Amino acid sequence: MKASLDRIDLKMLRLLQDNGRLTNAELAQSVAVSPATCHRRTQRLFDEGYISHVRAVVTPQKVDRGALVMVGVVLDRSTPESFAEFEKAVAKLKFILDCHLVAGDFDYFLKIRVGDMADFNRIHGDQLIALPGVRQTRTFFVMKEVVDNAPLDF
Amino acid sequence: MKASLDRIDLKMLRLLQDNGRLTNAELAQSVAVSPATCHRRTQRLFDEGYISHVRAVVTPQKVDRGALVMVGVVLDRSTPESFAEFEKAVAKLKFILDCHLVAGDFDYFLKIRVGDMADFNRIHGDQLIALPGVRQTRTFFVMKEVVDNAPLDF
DNA sequence: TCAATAACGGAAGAATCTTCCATGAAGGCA
DNA sequence: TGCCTTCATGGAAGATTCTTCCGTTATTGA
Repeated sequence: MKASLDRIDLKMLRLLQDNGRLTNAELAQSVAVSPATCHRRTQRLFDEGYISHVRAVVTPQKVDRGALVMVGVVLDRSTPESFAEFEKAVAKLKFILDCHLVAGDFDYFLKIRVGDMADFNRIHGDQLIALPGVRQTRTFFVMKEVVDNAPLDF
Repeated sequence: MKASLDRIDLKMLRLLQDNGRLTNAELAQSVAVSPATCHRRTQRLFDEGYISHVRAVVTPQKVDRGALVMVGVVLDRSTPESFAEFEKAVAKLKFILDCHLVAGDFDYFLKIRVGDMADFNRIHGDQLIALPGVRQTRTFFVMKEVVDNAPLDF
């Protein structure tokens, strides 16, 4: 699965992860191949799914999404139907950045971005506890973002 | 802070968040301004920090980082020095994608990517519980990634 | 050793970037 | 109102880059 990536591919992935705006010419020079070869390799990294997409990272504070909250969720029943219904509803809530089914004291962990605490409290009452099958939630307000969405180390 | 973004800027931000590889010409056409104006506006979005960076999103499974784990951490002491020391050490561990100081039953929440469970168990024993000031950790293995790092909704 | 396959770099037309400049709109002030 | 300053816009053009074709080189396997 990943044996098809040589040193050059890996270096390209790391460089593009750090700076997705690198031009093909710059990238080619950085990994010491011709622009033509670099172009071909980059195309392959996209075509074969090594790079799923390229995203401009918007600064949350600049668009009034400066508050981060982690929420643990416990459902009423642990049936596949209950899980499916919950997940389907979660996908529609755009303020939920992460939603993961976990093993442990919670069923799901959510990572949520909103404008401020007041925003969250309203959303919590209106939309979170209203999600299908939710028995209880536990909220962890983030007081300091030490590391957020660090690049993948590989 | 954000009042200086008009409709066009917001649309550009959303388009670039969805596809950071959009050419200036394409972006210009999508928001119905000239390439020159679009170029200037894009530059401003970067210069003034609305876009912090552009990242190629690497598929974790393709580079042997298919296992996701959430970890709650409790420190021995809740002193500023203890927090600072912990955070400094965390920043050096590249497999930690998120590290957030939270209010609640834990001091910190970590989001970690590794190859598999065996990988995590080794890392947990070697590096996590060895972090300065750690009293206890609670591990939540992610069994299903429902939503991971969704784009910001604004 | 030799053939077959795959990957490479050079080259060139097409497209894009980037900047300069002139034009037109918006806001402040007498 | 009339004028001036300030600012954002689009056209234009040289420089750069992209993208693909093609001949050559390296690697693999019999």
